[in-house]
Amino acid sequence: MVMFYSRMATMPEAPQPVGRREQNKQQKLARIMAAASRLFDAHGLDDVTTHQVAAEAGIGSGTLFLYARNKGELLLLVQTARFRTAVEEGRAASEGVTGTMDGLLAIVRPVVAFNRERIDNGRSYLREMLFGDANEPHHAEALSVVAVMEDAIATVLRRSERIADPATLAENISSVMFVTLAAARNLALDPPGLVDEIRRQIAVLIPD
Amino acid sequence: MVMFYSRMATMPEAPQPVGRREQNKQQKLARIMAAASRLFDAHGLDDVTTHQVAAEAGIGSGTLFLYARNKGELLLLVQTARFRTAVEEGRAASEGVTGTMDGLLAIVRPVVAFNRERIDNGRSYLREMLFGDANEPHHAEALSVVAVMEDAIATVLRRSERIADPATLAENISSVMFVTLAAARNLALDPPGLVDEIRRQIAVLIPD
DNA sequence: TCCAATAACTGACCATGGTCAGGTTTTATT
DNA sequence: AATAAAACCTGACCATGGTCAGTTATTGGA
Repeated sequence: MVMFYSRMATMPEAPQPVGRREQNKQQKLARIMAAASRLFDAHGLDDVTTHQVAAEAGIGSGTLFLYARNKGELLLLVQTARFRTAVEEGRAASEGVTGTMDGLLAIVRPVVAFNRERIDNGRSYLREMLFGDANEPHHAEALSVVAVMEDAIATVLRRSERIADPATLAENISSVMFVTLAAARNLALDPPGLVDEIRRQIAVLIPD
Repeated sequence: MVMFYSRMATMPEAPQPVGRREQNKQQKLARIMAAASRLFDAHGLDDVTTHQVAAEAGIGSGTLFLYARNKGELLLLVQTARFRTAVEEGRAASEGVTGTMDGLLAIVRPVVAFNRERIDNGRSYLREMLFGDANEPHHAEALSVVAVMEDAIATVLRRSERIADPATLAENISSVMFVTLAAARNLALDPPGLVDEIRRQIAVLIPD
């Protein structure tokens, strides 16, 4: 009873055609993201079990895998929002700066900072982007942010009329960033050191 | 008994200061490599268990991990010999060819061919090189082959006096190769297609 | 309001990579 | 040859990521 009224009453809270089912799913997803974020940040991907994440999110251990097909996808789910923020921050900063290299570094800096918030999680994130399953949704979303980053880089490159193919060169610079951040040889570098290393690599690619 | 004679008798077979212990270890290593090679080639890394490899090598399952600290190291152990052969083949071919791009592609082609013998194992190999433990011996050896490859690339680049920093540009090209071979977006490309893709990327880096 | 049909959830269970306490073989010394 | 020390090997065992048959919740229709 009062079914009708209660439906009417809940409607305003959810303007879209959102039933109980959809609501529950969204809440669960939110709890999963919060739990995974907190635990990964606190202890690192490798020291957190999927069962722990499920427990902290208040769901069954199997349910977790309905929201992320595997542990790597879970990391992508959690980190891509921050990656997007970093890219957006870089893109904005690059607009307020003249000079090709300075524009590029404005983009590089926040991305490096994001990736090194926790070096282990950052490298795992790169690993999942490069080697994860491209058919999974969170992987696809991460790649779409990479595309945005490459667009921002290309936009900076287009300011110089001496660069023949900005889009391809942007892919190139993106590759250099990936490998530099992933490479074991750079494990000991701090963010400024990494930015310097990336600068050194791309200095050879752009006219001065 | 006859201990003394049997020692004398086995000495000629092993000219170096090689005791029983060292001999046993070398034989075991050889059996492990043969077993892992065969199984990985036949079924792919993911469909072969470490226990299967140990069984086929005729050793206990724990013994395997005295020769390779984990499954990734085992793959590196097995594949790096082939990688080295590919790089050497490319280096040699690049010497018999004029033109910067042609010289580079002479190196790229056998490396791509090696990496795509089995696409799953090839990508796993790249993954281990980028994200494996740099303190492990097989990982270090793989990286040393990368260094040889970059040297060969730099040697080709040095033929053109218009290239300012061949060594750095070689690192660059190496990064592009890594990412192009790893990227999910290129999964469907066959070796010639991959070489074309790499050519497209590096065309932007070298003077024509 | 009731009833299928469907979607979502659950946790016992499994396969596998990796560990380690205990056992065996080799070496060095006498 | 005997012994102790060192190196090496072994497989039972463990932790964990991931699966799936069975259960519960939601929805739409009558």
